[in-house]
Amino acid sequence: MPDTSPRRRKAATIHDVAQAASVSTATVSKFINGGQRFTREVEERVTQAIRDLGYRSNPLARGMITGRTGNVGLVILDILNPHFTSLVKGASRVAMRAGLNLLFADATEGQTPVLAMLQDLSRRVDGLIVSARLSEIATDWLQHSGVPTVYYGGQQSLAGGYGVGADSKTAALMLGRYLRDQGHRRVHYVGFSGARWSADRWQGLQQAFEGSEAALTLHDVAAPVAEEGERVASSLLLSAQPPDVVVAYNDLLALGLLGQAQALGLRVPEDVSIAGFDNILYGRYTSPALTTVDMASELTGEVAMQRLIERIQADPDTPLPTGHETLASRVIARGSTAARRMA
Amino acid sequence: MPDTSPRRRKAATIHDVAQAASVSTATVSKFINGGQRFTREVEERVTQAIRDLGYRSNPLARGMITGRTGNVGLVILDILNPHFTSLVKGASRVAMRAGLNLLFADATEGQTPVLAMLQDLSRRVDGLIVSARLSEIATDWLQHSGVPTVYYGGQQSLAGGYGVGADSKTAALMLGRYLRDQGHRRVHYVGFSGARWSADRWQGLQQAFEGSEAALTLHDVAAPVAEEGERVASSLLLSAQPPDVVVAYNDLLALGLLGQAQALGLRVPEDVSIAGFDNILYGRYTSPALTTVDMASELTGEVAMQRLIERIQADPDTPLPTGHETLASRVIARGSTAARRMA
DNA sequence: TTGTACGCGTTATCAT
DNA sequence: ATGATAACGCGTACAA
Repeated sequence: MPDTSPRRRKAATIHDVAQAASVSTATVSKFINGGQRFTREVEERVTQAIRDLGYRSNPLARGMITGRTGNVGLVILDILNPHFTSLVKGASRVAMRAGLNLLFADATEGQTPVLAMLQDLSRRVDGLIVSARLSEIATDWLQHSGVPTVYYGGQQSLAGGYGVGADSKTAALMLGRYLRDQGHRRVHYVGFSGARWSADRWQGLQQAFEGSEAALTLHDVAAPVAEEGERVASSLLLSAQPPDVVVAYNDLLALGLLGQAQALGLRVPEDVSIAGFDNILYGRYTSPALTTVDMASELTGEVAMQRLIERIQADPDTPLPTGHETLASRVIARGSTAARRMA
Repeated sequence: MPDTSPRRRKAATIHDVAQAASVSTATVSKFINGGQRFTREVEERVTQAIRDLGYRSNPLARGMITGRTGNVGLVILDILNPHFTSLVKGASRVAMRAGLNLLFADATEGQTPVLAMLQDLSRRVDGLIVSARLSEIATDWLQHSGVPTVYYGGQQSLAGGYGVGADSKTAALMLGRYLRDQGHRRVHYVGFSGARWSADRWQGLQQAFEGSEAALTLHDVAAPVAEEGERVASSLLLSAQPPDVVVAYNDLLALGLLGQAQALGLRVPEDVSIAGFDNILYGRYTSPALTTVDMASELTGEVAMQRLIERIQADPDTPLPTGHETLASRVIARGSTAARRMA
């Protein structure tokens, strides 16, 4: 079947419109950008010409002179993780409402060094939303470049930067208290040291059990994904001193742990309780459903984008706010955790 | 804490480089674009100047003259659906490898009419990957505009377009045969008429059960999401003639059905079998795990992006291939479906 | 091998 | 109220 589709037609330019309406390009430009009003006569002719020619201004040409691309960049660590997916959703919604396009980059593929990716991206966008988990050379360059940037995740504010996200230590503290009240005493935490705030969650847990007789044990995995949860499950669950609750760095790990625990013949939560962080949608559909902590994934994306837009539109002479905006998290208690007899 | 970060510095231009290296801008341009070779002397000076000034060419200015933006657009219906998330992952990987940036748009937010979104997007990209599920006015405009486009999903080739994806009817036929062999006789299909190929899946199911005594029933939901699965579960499962297997249009619906079935006190698969389409990751972590059909989500994204790149780079004088590229699907049999006694 | 000069489509400045 | 024209930063004929 031969191709009959038209080649990309060279779009009408502002010049074409001006000519068709018998006015100057300046007039058309001003009319479009809404600065001024004109004679009824002129307005009608221009409107007509624009409609006839299907004119839309060239974003590149416009960007060259205005210095605005109309794009914002969003760098995600792993789009397959529902936590980040939700973040994208929130950010996307706000961007769209503001008439901004979303330039999406998945940093999972270590192909390109992140720094090079950021440098490339930064020329194509008005601002950037990136993970607070980026390498220091990357964040340093971002600061130095002066590109409007908002960080999501980790709550320690980078010098001169602005961050948005739920607080990991608080979240872990709340989860820890809940588990402590349930009578858990042998607590294992499966951390992911690749994320700085895994340590915060570990601290929060420890703090929650302070003064109790609980024994806390720390593990570490290579990646915050379900497969890793499955991989470490047996060594963790079948040890001499098995945990009565396993807290995972995130829900994906918890999902893997839960599945493998059951595959190993353990009953959840009777034999072992399991909990995670992020409140991903799919934690509701396991049985038992997964206890987790909602980390405001989607809201993080929304707020980050709002703040970025504010920074982009900010008066160049007034200083930009610095620091971290902490969003509320909350424990979602479900069936994967249950009370223990007090020993 | 006051802001100490630098304002966005005006990046070095090719002019600055030329001046610093005591050559002309043309020399720098040719050097960068690799067309020619120069005197050792000149090459060194230029390289040095580029390094010193941290020069990177302005994509907008370059785009104006080359007609290439270096961006590709990807329009997704609902990024929260893991099927589409995987597609994005695949497309993103290929784009990144090709040095292209991904302009992502979530069409869920019906805020902007899709057509306007496409028109806007099309000026910012070299090509577009969109759902075959778009409205006709949208696809018509795309054809007419001549923007290189690849469709994902539905297998009916749009006139003059190019599509990529697994075949729904074949997939449903395979699943249907598997279920028929298991002895299922009261088959309910929970469709989503919003997607054209939901009908294909229904047809495939029907074909699989042709000549059997099975009774097939068709349902419809308003959206292909888990909540809808939960919503319709009771009326479907507690009817006078309850199904012995429920096939859902996709895994999200199946997940909702599965969860609600169990909440209603039904045992899966003993009382009712449940299956879906897409093979989303989280179907593995329910119990029982979800039977599904792998629809090559990630591969769809990869191939679609490859084909788009080919179309973008194609010689303007040779006709572009038209039609549909069908990817292999396969049944993933898991615990949510089990054999029935032959009646 | 290297440089000059024009044009890409737009907005902004300055006249009129 | 409207128009002429200079940027914006780059690639590329064409000239040298």
